[in-house]
Amino acid sequence: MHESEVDLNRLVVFTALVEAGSFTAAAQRLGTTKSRVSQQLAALETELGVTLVLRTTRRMALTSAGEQFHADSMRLLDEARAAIARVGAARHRPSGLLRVTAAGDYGPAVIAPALASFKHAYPQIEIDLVVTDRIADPIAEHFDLSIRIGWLRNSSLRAARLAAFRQCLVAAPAYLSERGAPTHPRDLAAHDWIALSALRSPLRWTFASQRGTRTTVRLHTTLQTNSTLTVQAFVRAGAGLSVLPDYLVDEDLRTGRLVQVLPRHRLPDGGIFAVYPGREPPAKVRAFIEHLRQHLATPS
Amino acid sequence: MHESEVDLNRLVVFTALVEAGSFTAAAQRLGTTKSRVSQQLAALETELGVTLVLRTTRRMALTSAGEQFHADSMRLLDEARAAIARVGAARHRPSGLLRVTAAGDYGPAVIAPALASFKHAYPQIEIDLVVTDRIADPIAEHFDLSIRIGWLRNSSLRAARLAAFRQCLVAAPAYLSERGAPTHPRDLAAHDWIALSALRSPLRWTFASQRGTRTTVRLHTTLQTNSTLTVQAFVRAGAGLSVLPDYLVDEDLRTGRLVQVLPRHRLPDGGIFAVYPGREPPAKVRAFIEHLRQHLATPS
DNA sequence: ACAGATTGTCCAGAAAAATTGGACGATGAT
DNA sequence: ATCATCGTCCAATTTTTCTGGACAATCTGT
Repeated sequence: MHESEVDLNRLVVFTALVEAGSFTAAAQRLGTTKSRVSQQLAALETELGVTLVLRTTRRMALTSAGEQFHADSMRLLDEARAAIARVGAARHRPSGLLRVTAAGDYGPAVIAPALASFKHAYPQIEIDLVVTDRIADPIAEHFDLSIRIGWLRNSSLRAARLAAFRQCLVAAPAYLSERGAPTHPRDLAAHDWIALSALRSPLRWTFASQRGTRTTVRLHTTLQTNSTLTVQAFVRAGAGLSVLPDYLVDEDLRTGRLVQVLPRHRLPDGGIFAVYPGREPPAKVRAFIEHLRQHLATPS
Repeated sequence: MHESEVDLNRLVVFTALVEAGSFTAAAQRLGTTKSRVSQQLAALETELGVTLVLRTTRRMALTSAGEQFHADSMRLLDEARAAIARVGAARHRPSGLLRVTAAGDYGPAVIAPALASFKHAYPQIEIDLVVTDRIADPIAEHFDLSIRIGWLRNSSLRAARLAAFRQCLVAAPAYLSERGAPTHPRDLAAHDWIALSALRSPLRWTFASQRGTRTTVRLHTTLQTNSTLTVQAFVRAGAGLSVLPDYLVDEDLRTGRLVQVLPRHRLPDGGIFAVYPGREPPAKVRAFIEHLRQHLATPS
């Protein structure tokens, strides 16, 4: 003890002593020595400045102060145990509010359905999904989980890798029939490129051939936007070529609304990460990360 | 910590941290180092198995578990402080029930009036005076105070000496005029002695002359009783001589109902003690002892 | 973008506290 | 009276806590 206060841990010994009725019995019940019981009680009495227990070697009785303090101690310890149990429950049973943030494209497309089935599995959980392209500070804004796409920058936050995504060079069939399909990355420079300004370098792309040969091309843009969904809308409308993640274009490719360009070349895969603060996230976070993993692993 | 429980003292640091808003500020407020705050919190989180505070070097925020636990901690500490204050009040302010035991003669004659004026000075105190000649175990029977007359035997109880009393050899005037007044202790053997069987040796008395010469006499008894008041009744009735304490005979001597015998010889003084259990008695006990001292010092 | 200041954490040594086990005096049962 | 049992005390040991500085991460002001 640094402060001149009362050491609350001694209440455990005090109540055990009162209930056991003797120092020896209390020691046995606590699995310790009668020395300790005696000294703990003596220290408590000194700290309180009051005698709690009158004792001879043969008999013991509470003073009236002791009587009162025993009742208070019992109540206090019960409440402490209840508070500890309450807080410990969050460790095992997912509950409470789960605040998630995700980017404007990925949130509605992927996180929303995953959250819907998560809510179905854990009905007592409340969910708040904030869709924003701004990279929020999870601590300042109380986010339990932040879903991030691409490549993480270093930070004190922890991250779990959920899945990878492919980057697909796509165009509308109408565009290709009008402008012709490129057959090599270097052909791209002649095409209309739709740029996503949110990227670090929206106009530099490095393609890898099946043999592993890398080609870096610089594109010139006619259409630029900060929104991935808008890129998609432009591409669908035949305004040009661009790169879009698989989770956005899978359906368009299946239905033929979009066509993959240069299918024999690949772009580097990106990661999908769940970023969370703290070293041991609460059960609700762990459960949702696990749920997301399975959701992403299952082909829709 | 021996038991695998939570160290409740850490709650003080935790609540200070939450209120201060940062580790550095909390350390300052507690008059300690940020190291300690950090380690105490880390230990608390480990013990609880839950993260309470999310922190970067620049910002901190409570988790929902932390939010809840903080509310609980505040309430808990408030209640603990209240309980400590309540119990500490007994140290300074006399209150509650004062249980006193005293012997059958001294209780009514001296303690009762003293308690009456004590009650007047501290009206909120409740009083229970048990008059009995049995030497009670104050712990087993919850006596705060036991007034004992004479000479104490060794015990684990504490004792405060309140006053001394003289032992007076007395007789009724009628007895003396019938049997003659003794002029020296050795004359006593020829007289009728009224014995108090409660004494250790009711028939051996050692007198001291004014010059300091001691004379021990053995008496033979015709009347014996275990009650001092009965001794007094016998003496008043002229049944013989006996020794009685000053507090019983003072009035009789003043009114002439009894007469002091061998006034130039003295018997050893006895003590009047307040015996109480515990090393630091509560305020009510200390206050009454002080009150009794003054009461006894003031000639009635 | 870059230095400077500030934050929380970590670490090892130092300090403080708790614990242990046995001796002791007091107490009650036989 | 003798014996067993009780709570306390004491010193040595063990455990825990605290301290102070180094460190990386982060924000601020330029």
